[in-house]
Amino acid sequence: MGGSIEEVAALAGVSTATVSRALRGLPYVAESTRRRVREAAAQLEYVASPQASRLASGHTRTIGVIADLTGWVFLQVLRGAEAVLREAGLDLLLYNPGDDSGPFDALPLRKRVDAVLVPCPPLTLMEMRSLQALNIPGVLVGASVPGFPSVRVDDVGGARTAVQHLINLGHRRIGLISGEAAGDGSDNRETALSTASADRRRGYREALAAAGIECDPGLEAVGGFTWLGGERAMAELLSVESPPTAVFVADDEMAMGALRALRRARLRVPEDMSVIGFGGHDKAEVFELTTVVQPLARQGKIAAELLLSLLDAVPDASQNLDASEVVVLPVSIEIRDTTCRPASGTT
Amino acid sequence: MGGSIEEVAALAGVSTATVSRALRGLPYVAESTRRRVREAAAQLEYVASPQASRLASGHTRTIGVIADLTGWVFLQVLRGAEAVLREAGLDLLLYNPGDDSGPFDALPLRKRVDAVLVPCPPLTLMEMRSLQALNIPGVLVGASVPGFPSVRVDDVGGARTAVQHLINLGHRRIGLISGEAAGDGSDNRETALSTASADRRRGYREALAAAGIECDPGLEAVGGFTWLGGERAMAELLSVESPPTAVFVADDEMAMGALRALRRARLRVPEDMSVIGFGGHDKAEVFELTTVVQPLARQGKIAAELLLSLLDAVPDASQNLDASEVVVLPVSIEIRDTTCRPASGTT
DNA sequence: AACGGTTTCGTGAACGCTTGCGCACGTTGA
DNA sequence: TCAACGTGCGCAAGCGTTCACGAAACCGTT
Repeated sequence: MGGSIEEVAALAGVSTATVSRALRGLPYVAESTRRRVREAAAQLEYVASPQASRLASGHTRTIGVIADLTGWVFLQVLRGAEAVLREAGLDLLLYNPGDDSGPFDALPLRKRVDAVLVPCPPLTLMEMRSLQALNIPGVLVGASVPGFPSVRVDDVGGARTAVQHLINLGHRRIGLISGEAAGDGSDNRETALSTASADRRRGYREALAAAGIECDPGLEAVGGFTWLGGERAMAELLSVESPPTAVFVADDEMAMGALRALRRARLRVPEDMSVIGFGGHDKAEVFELTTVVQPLARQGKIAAELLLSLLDAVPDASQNLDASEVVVLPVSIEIRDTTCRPASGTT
Repeated sequence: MGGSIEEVAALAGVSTATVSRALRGLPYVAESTRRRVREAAAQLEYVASPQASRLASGHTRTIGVIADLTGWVFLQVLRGAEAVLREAGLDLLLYNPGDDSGPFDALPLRKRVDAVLVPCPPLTLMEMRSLQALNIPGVLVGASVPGFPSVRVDDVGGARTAVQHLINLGHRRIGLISGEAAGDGSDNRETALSTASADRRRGYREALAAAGIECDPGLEAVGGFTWLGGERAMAELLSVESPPTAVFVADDEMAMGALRALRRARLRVPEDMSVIGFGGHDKAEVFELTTVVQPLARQGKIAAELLLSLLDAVPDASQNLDASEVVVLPVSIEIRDTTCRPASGTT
């Protein structure tokens, strides 16, 4: 069962070298020979042993996906990437740094993958550095680290248009529920390196500033990118002396929590409170959530294509594809039913 | 960089064979030698080339995960499995039969994985057969096919208790939103082989029967396991001459859609309509959805352990672990705020 | 002091591919 | 007619492990 290359060679009446060349589409093989080899291979249901060819050739034809298996975003990105990588005949090896304690040992990656794809980086900057030290090409999705090519969306711009939308509706007191607290940027060692949280906050502030609205720190809460956190943050925002009439929630998942908090507080959405999310979560529509949608699968696709070109690149030769290439995709706003003009006049 | 076994051997002053034995924890190597080898390996940051050892040993130490990358359930199962498989030092290779058209070519699996894990089988029975023909051990999650060990939950029992809960509350007219239409079972070739839909329907009917309630075909709708389908199905149920006072929705995702339909119809939940779901979706709580929760990650974990024991098993020797072992896990019901007694008296 | 049994380790042959090199053909142009 | 060249193919040396085998060293007995 599953004959080796020698059997195919025998059946086709050629050497194993020719079989190898013929099957891989290399040049210098007569078309007639190639056909014979193909037929022999098909007849024997021959599949080359990946281990053997990897050992012989030196490439693994495998790309590692380093991702936190929780999380919905990652899956979307992966789907986009999977299609193009499989098309290219590459295998996808899964790594989940999440559960193991300890600082993610990058060593096992070596000799195992040709490159890595890191969606929604679950790693700390430090871990990225050790990854980089391995000299494995890799591309990031959803964050940018110097030294790595990456693809992400325009978080700042997206946040800005989201808030702008609220402003256009007539809101003046606009709250923010962000992912992480505004870091001081000092602790590279520990913080995850996604800039999404900071960027979206920046977009929020920029939009306010552009509209001449002073930003009120009391209107900013942190939700940790979970719906539970979003719920708490919303509750927090409701408890201030003069609550906002609208909130920009930096993540759809948190927005769902926010909606829950509002429902529990017996507030109507959008009449009493407008809510706009960010992320393009596929459940957003269930909530009628107005949101900023980011093309997740497309990011994965582009990242995969970047990866492919990295692999083709002559190692250690500077290419037209710079190692620090950063693709920034635009986002679009999807208006549904959680946003409307404020009830009374502006504050 | 990343020396080969020979360098380690040289540094430790032993042969490569000894290095191999020492590093893999095989017996018949002196403790002092083992230590020396370990140190040498650590010093050189040596990692064995998986390709080479796979080629030499004949096992890939890799298990393939065949899954449709859409879908949330799969991810949960995968998380459970990932932990134990990585613990055992196995690699996870991802296969997504979804996007490629064509009937899922199982051939590339051969020589590539030692076993496969198939959560929420995205394959048709026919494809499972061709998989089986490859003689690759595999375990299923969420469905049972003769010839494969599998782990799943007690769908029938879960559905029964769900409906029983509604009955206990006093409901008599209880609707059903199921995943797929009741098949006639004739078309093995095309249908996905998850029995979840049929089993949950059966549980529903059994519960009704046990309570002496005649089941009304007009109260059963199909939602295709998507929230959109669930919404449509709910709308359908609302439009019958005498709508139910409660529905059992065979999947949380569909239940979310059902809730949306009810909201749009300006019906209050649970006052006007009780809704109970199935699945234990992590967003269920956001909706306050009463639901039957299944231990997804645990299923993955158990499946992985099953896989491990399959791998240890002497090939072609009948083990105490029968190839047709089926683990059925119990489910629990999580009561939240989408169920209550019917508004008026029973119909 | 010789002996069976165990432990410890090295030797060399796989494992199934890829690839550099070289030989044997046509073709072509001078 | 002959060199020069491009094409098509086989030979054999790897790639970095694992694994039978067998040899040596060591144990306690007789």
